[in-house]
Amino acid sequence: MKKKKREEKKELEDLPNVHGEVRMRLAPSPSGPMHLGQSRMAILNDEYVKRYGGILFLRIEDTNPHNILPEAYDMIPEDLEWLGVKVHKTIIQSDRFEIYYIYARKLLEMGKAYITTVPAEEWRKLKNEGKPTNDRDLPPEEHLERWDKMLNGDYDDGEAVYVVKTDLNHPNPAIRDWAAFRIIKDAEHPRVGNKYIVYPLMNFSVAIDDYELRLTHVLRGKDHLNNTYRQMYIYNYFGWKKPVYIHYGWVTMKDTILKTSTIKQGIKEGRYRGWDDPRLGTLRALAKRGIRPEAIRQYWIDVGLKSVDIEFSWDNLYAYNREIVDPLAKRYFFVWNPKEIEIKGVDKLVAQAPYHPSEDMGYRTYEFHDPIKVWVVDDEWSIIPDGSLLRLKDLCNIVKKGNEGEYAGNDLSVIKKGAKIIHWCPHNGLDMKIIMPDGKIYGGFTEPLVEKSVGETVQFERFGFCRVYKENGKLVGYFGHR
RNA sequence: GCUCCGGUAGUCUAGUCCGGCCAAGGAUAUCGGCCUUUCGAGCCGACGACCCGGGUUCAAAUCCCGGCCGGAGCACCA
Repeated sequence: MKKKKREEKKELEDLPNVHGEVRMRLAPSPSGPMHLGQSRMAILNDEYVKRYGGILFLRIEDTNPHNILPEAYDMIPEDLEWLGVKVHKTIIQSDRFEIYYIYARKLLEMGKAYITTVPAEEWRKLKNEGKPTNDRDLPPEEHLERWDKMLNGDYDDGEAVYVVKTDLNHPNPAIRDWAAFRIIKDAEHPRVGNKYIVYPLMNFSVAIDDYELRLTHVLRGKDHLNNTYRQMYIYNYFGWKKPVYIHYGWVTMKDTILKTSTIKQGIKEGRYRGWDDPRLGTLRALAKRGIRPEAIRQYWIDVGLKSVDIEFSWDNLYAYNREIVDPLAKRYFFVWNPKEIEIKGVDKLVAQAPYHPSEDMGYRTYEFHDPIKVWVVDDEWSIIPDGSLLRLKDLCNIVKKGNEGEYAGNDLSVIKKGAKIIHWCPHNGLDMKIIMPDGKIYGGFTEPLVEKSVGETVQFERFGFCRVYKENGKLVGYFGHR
């Protein structure tokens, strides 16, 4: 009840200029699976398309063959599905080269673009000085001829580049004439092979596709602001109606590993267990740790799309996740750094522990017969003074005597009198290790019944929420958060 | 250097467009209390912010000017 109230309260602001349905897009490049940072644009777009109705396109931007992880073509849709993002239509830019070429030719005919054979470095230098290259203002026929030569493969990598004219005196040097097509002969594209040698650059293909898809609204990071300005030249030259652009702020994620090149390298070198290594900021890693997509969604809704730069807060994300997971997670005991103790003075004990303190999930029951041995956490046990009365939660009270506990009844009122409560694990408990987000590993024992919760997120009492797996026949937990 | 964007508590956010109801609301974190056979959840309380300086005004977080600080872009990456 309470939760609902808050979730309803925090909503995204309305999108400006909505007339009927909206058409929006997600435009990831297939360099790896999706990470937390990218989930923001996916969620926000999805939220708006669901709110107003319309179409959400997934446009895979694979126009740089040097930076493609072939598996990512499948991983991205999987990640989106996990996130609960409803994609209506998927397009892949490498299917659309012919479309880009058509517009490229038109622009040349209009005299709004040129092909320069001036080396990159010199071209850049001239641009910064606001000067044209010696071939910029050649007649369109000449440039069309060069274009055909580019397509025919008459130039080698770097020998010619297709540039969109803007304004060489634009006060912002980032906006002046920008490259739109380059020649790549030295790489094979994972989808189209060697079919093309002239590759569009991001600003060109994006502008064309945004128009072709008749987008109404484009959400993108503030880092794309200058790209938006650049793309506007294309829209203006062709007289196209522009979508509404919204640039949201930069998110810094301290201590979070997101860079695909770093991850790829780490996996290769065996430092990471894979794309879902719990130390990573990929969605796969979060899923592994039992972070729910709804928590991620709520987090980004909470943040909204302001243009302020923000710092990502794991605490806030965990809080949303805890809210979702707490009422669902079964409770178990996990004893790390285990120490064996024997309970004396009783020959039969029955532990009946509820799976959940408030939800009705039933009980787990363990029966013990003399000799009764259990595992406790050594660092907890060792700081308890000899002779103290303490309680083994849901089992019994004992008085500590060295490495043994003298049975002291089952009267709960001792807690009120200040007896410390510790948790334990049956002596026939199962080996388990828990992997923390920083890579640390806790080894110990857990209750045999945890096997029934493989695949679920559970709470190890006084330890935290973990998702449980079975790897090579052994229980492994991935720590989510406290 | 040039161009652009932005600055509300530790973090995120509401309010800023259309100045007063904001001596600034919510979440999270932290601390304390209650409750509880978990150091979880719940309940109660505390802590804590309008970048600075001028100006306009009866009145400014909100409008204007200047400064300071932070960020982004200036790739034949996306």
